[in-house]
Amino acid sequence: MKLSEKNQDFFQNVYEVVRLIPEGRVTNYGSIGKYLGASRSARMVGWAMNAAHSQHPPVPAHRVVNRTGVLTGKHHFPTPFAMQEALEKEGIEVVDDQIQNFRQHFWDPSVELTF
DNA sequence: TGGGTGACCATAG
DNA sequence: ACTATGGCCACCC
Repeated sequence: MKLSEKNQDFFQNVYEVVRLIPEGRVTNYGSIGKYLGASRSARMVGWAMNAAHSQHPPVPAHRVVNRTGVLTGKHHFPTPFAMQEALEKEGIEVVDDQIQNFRQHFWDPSVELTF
């Protein structure tokens, strides 16, 4: 009934894409935004992720980092190292909030989800 | 009503 | 190679 409904749809879309990220893989905000539509800037994705913790079912937000492979969103997790621990648990090496071999683990929805 | 901010990215100097 | 700036659009005060 409102514009916010469309926005909510966009938010849900973001969460859905994030849930599609395979274990041991990561992606960045820009790629998600690009996959959903170039008109959506990466900031919107980040803003959507801001509420990811209260979504049902939960969103694997730890698999989303910025384009340089830095865990920019770790401060938004319940505990400071929750994000890093979750990534390491999936076999991703993280040193000083930086994902090692980022390119190797990178997962681009607009490429992997080609249709 | 308007302006500042944000889990960002791309381009230019 | 690094730094600075603009752009993107929704949200909050």
